[in-house]
Amino acid sequence: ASYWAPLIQSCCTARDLPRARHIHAQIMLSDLKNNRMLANLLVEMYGKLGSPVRARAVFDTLNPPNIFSWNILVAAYAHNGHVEEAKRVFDLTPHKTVVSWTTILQAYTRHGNLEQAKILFDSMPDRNAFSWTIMMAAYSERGDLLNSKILFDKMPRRNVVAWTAIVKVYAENEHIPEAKEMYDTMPHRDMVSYNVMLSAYAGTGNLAQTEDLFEKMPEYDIVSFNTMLGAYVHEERFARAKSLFDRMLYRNVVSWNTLLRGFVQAGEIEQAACAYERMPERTGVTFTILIGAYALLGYIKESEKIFEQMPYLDTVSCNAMLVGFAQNSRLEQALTLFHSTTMLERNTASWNTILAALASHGNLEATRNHFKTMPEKD
RNA sequence: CCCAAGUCCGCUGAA
Repeated sequence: ASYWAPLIQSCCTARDLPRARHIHAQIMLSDLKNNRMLANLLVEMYGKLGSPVRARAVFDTLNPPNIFSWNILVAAYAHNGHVEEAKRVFDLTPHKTVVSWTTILQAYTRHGNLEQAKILFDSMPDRNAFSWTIMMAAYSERGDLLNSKILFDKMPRRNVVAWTAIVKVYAENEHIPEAKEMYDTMPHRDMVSYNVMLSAYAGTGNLAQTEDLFEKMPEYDIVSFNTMLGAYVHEERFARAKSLFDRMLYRNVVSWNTLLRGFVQAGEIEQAACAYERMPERTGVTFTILIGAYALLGYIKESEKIFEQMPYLDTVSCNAMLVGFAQNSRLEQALTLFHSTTMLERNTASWNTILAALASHGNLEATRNHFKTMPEKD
């Protein structure tokens, strides 16, 4: 089991579904095929890799599933946006723990509505630090600083995560002085807290202040450097960004994406293309940046080429492609992509993009029809 | 021994 576990985890980080299935098959051939812990890991793995059906199939082989199995299955459905199904499984879960409750709470805050989450939160038999922090973050995301702070004040035993969350809450609602005050007040800080405060400053555009904090930080990790790199890019200090990137001892795909973004913003499209080729790893973000960059310059063919190179499609990249088509007067292609099965999901941004494209094309009737069919409007 | 919370990069729209 200790041999297989890390292999399963690595599939999750690499987003490698084929290898995941291969490992799964290998386990089934071994004498560990009835090992429940490994099965739980497989359920988790399939959930994270976007395959709740396979997650469910593994779950169904368990006799009996334990509480971990149930919780993992709920998370698997929630992670893929199947909140209803997650709730169904949650309701069937015997001997629910506080983890079961926080998992479904998270499902609601992420995909459902906050009202339902609040009802759930209030009716939970137990609440721990996780539950409180999830609710705080949910309010903050909606811009409800007040309720977020009320929860923080009511929270019984605030840990470093809760303190960091409240710093972030103030920061994302543009209350930087209050964020700093909380940061200074918190009884104990860790790597994440430093990075949150750094990111708060980076978002203000005050480079001097950001650099000052960066220099005073007791320790650094790759996120700290990426944040600083992003601050330079954001402020269009491309030379500094490039020089920091070159000096970084460790880089990950976020560092590369940030650099790529820097080249694009600087108008250095060939440098961007060069970085794209040299990157050791790419994510959906990578493709989205380049698709948008080429489209904006009118190189829609290049955008399409990049789009076709994507190993798996995500909604945001598809949206970028939609925008690209729209920008380049290719309404037909935008509509084709939008309605095609290659686009697995459509979010509000997808619908809005098409709506705007139709409207600017002057097609009032089609715009109206599209508007009427939109599942949700903002 | 396996499950849930806070940090860095991407899409539409508002400013």
